[in-house]
Amino acid sequence: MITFRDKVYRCPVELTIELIGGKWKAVLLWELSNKTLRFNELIRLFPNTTRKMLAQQLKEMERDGLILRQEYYQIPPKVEYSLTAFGKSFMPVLFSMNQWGMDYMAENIQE
Amino acid sequence: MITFRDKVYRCPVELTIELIGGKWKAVLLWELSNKTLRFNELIRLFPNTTRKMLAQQLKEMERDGLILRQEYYQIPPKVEYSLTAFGKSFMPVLFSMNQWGMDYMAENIQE
DNA sequence: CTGGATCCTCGAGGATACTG
DNA sequence: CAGTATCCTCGAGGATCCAG
Repeated sequence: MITFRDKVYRCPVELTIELIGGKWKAVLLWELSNKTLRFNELIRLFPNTTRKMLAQQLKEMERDGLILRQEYYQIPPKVEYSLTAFGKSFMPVLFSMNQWGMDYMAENIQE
Repeated sequence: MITFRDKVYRCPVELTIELIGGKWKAVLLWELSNKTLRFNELIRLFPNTTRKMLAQQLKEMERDGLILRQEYYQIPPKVEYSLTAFGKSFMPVLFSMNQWGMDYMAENIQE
């Protein structure tokens, strides 16, 4: 049992799930893994989600120190999203999650 | 874009999150990582959840091939849950998620 | 272009009681 | 002991419109 920010966790895994388990967060990290993207580019990458949801999840991930939001004060506005050093530190985990997901599909392709 | 079981995934990570992203799934895997547990033992380990939810998540994980449900036909009933080989193959990922969660806490302990 | 504000849906998750 | 059956809550996620 660990207490962190007034919340009790059974193990650090629970916290990790909370940080990256949101509906689009892991995939957002995936898309940002090797590039910087603007808000509208992300919108186009996720045609099945809404601006609100994307903005919300990006905001949470920024608050949690996973991504960096860089705003250019110009007209028209321009905002770029990229990974922080800590966000990048999640990449190995993400890659192993990716590999495991691929293994799962490979093993269950015939069903 | 990958289609698997009539659902479209952006990347295998999305599938992985679906398989282990449920509220208790990752922690269930964690608890079962090195031991076999009976239903009531799991109930006692999760005082903040209900039989229904635990049974539901266990059922899904059994369906997804992550855990093994072994029923002993006796009175009183006895059911043991353990990890399948495929469930065990997720352990390295889980450990890295655990380590990363610990790192996160360590870096943010002063806030 | 990058969001915020508002209102709404819907299903994950919970409370409680019952059963083989 | 190991669950189901029912009913219900509540908030994540969505639709839509507005704003700097």
